Amino acid sequence: MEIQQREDILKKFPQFEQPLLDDILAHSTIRQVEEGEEVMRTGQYIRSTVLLLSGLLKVYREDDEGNEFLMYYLEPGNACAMSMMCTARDEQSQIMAKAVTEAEVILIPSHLSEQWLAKYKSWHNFVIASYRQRFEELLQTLDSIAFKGLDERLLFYLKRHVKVSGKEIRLSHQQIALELNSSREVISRLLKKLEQTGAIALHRNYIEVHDLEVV
Amino acid sequence: MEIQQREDILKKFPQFEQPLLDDILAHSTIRQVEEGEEVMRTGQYIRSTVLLLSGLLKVYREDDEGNEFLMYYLEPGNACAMSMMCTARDEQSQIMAKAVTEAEVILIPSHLSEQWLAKYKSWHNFVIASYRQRFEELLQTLDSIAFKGLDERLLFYLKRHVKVSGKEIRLSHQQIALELNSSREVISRLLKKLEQTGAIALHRNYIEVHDLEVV
DNA sequence: CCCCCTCTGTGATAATAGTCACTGCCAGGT
DNA sequence: ACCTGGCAGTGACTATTATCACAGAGGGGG
Repeated sequence: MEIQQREDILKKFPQFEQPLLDDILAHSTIRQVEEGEEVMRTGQYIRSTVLLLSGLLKVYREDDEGNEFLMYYLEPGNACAMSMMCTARDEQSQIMAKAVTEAEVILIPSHLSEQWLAKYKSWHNFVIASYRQRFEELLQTLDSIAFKGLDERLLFYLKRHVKVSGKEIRLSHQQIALELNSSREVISRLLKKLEQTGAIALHRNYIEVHDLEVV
Repeated sequence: MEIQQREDILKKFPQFEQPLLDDILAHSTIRQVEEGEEVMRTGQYIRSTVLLLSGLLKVYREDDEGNEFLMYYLEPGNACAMSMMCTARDEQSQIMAKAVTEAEVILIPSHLSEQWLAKYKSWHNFVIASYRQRFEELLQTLDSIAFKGLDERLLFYLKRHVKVSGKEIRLSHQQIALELNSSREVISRLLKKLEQTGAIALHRNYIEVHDLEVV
């Protein structure tokens, strides 16, 4: 691998120790992923641990009728916790992961990421921290579905989206409805209400967020 | 610890290697938990990994208004994944765990369960397997909330309950409503419908399950 | 045996969310 | 400039779930 890549990785994963970095550079591959491409599919066998170097991935669940709902986003420096848990045996993925933007992922062969747990303290800590972080995010998602109405869930969704990709949300109402497992009309109406409070402004294929906290 | 306990542990955790077993016996404590007692509370600092030796625990989430919903049950031989993830730093619990029946838990000091990851292969595998299993169960719970109506969620709930404690479900409608974050009247009506199909029979404080698959 | 408390059943009504039908609108391609 | 397809707005209606109000049933304690 190139010098440039070493620096890229170091920048996104500053907590990794030097020899681990060398091991990553020596044995893993970097893959370019196009916008909209599926990085992981439900039922797929997992043979690599996935680290995100650049871009944005969304991790979601899909049922048999094609409904989906968003679990959480992965940002550069994050790892797909699911891909780590499946390392031990050849396990199947329980989730879908799709590139929201063009992205670069590091693919580490499962047997190595497994070995490194014992070999590198920083890797071990990273894996545990990833588990925990994802578990927590999942619990938040669960809370919002279990305890909140759709209006609050939409707010939660928008806030999260702002956090990962800024105040200009380039999504159609239909796409938002899909990720919340709701319907377009309902989302449109709720967005309109938000617009009336001044929290957002609506445009075609794009929502401008002003202030979501005031609501 | 007594010889009896060694055998008890061995029976519930047959996958543990001999030296690990010795370490557990030497350094952990066994605690008796009464029915209804809270083993873990949201916000509590976690200093031990919790293994379940006997009895049944329910793990659930609680919001600020006191609503709750069931995440999953823990049976003998299971571990509380949350208590394992929090070992590294002094982290706070994100969940509630309560004894459904009288139970015995093994408490392993966090720093030891942490060390054992590197020291004992069987422990490491157990921890990873626990993470994975709980994550999967959580995803199932999430699916049922996100994609299913209350009728199917109730069925899912009953099936799960049958799996862990048999076909005589000794719960009031109120308790079920609480765990599904619904209301008593609604649950009563849905149960009545199930009774009419012959899937269950209703009694006071107790539901007799005949066949939940036919529905 | 009776009292009382909890559990259960039920109708009426309200609130939330999903569906249907249709309209106008904007943007890109030709 | 015009067509066309996807996007957004809206009213009417339905379905599901929650809430309220109340009545009866059952069981344990005194």
